[in-house]
Amino acid sequence: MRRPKIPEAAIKRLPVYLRVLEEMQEQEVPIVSSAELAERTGFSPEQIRKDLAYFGAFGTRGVGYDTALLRRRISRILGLHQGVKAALVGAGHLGYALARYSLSKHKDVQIAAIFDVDPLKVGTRIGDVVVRSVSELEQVVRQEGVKIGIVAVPASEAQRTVDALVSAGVEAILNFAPAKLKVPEGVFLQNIDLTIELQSLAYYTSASQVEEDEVRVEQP
Amino acid sequence: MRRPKIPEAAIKRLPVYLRVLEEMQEQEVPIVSSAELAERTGFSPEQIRKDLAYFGAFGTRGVGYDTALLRRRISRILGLHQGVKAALVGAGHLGYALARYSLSKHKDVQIAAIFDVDPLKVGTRIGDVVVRSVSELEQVVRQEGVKIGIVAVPASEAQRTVDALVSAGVEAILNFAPAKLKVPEGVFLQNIDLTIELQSLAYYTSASQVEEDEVRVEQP
DNA sequence: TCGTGTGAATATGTTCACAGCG
DNA sequence: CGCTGTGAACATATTCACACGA
Repeated sequence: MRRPKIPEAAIKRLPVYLRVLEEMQEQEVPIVSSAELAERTGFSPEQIRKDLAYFGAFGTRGVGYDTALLRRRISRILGLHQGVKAALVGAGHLGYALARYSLSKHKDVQIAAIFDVDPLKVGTRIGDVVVRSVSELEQVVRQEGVKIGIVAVPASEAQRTVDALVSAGVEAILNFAPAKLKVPEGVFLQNIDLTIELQSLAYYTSASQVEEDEVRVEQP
Repeated sequence: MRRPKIPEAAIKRLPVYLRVLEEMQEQEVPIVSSAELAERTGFSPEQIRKDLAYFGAFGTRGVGYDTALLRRRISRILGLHQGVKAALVGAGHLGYALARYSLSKHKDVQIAAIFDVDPLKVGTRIGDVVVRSVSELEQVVRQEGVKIGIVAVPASEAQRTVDALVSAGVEAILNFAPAKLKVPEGVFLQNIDLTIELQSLAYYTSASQVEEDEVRVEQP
């Protein structure tokens, strides 16, 4: 199987499958069909089959997928099978929320280090991770083998933070700062901008009256 | 101009244009070209022109766009010109971060109410908004004319929260709970799932070795 | 002449329909 | 026979290339 290039959208669905498979494994369901996964995830069965087929044929025709096996496969595809280390930069409200959230759940992506510039925050703990000074960032990230960076600093600090993470060897970055960031080839950057999400949502409400005064004239 | 259906992706770019235009207006740049917007946003000039053209022709050929005018137009398209009210449900760490973030910046999407089930949180303030009991949700949302709901509650409470918001008249929802939610036709739902974002990021690191042991055999 | 506005070409992603195999 | 795996059809989104008008 010459591996086709895999849609980014498909990668985003894998963690959803993983979550559902974990749930089903707890419920001791040994075999699962694409129809059942569709039921639980909200995606279509064809799409699920196609997503899985990108990585090989792990189902049994006429039967379905082995729950435990599929879960392990997806975990491995994502690189979660032996834990990936992430570093959080910025221990403000958002950073704090992210850290609490990630530390309590899933150990598969593990927040291994937290950094902040504020001397008052340095030395405090979030969960059982001690907040360090950003001056230690490069050394710690390199030493701990951190692969993922999470940027939760003000926009004005975002680029320098990204640069430091990249130069310390981080390969993928999740950025929450509302800024256009540059990363070198080979580093994956994902932006989540809460302002954009909120503002674009307004478009779908009745507050947005796009040229409603305009007369629509149809002529063939 | 028979209005074409507008790509969701284009709507997501509008707030970015808005941000850049505000910045340029502060810098008193009266006219802006698609090339300059491209420079500042990271999108391509053609894409920017196409996005703007969906809503009409507000540029001047050979010149560019009037900064202030374009800003007002986009603000109006999004429905932000006279402020849209949002309600936040769930004043945990994430909810708190979102509220602080939204309350400090932009008044265009305004957090008009915050709700939580925890009696210890009810009555406290975030910024100058008092946290209310969720039992008041429907009444307050309806009365205040809230159009947008923000769901930052545990997954187990998410569906009931959405149902309450919808029945109170909310038209668009931003959901942070890791759950598959149902909304009726006509209500727009946007999910942001931080676990998914983090886990899918791992795929783009060297931790993910997708069948690297597999031998690639090419035969025509 | 310059930068907008836009159909046409391309690329990316999803759904359909069915062949293939346990 | 049932459900997976997959090419082909379709839908959506981006990029190209150029006509158009201030």
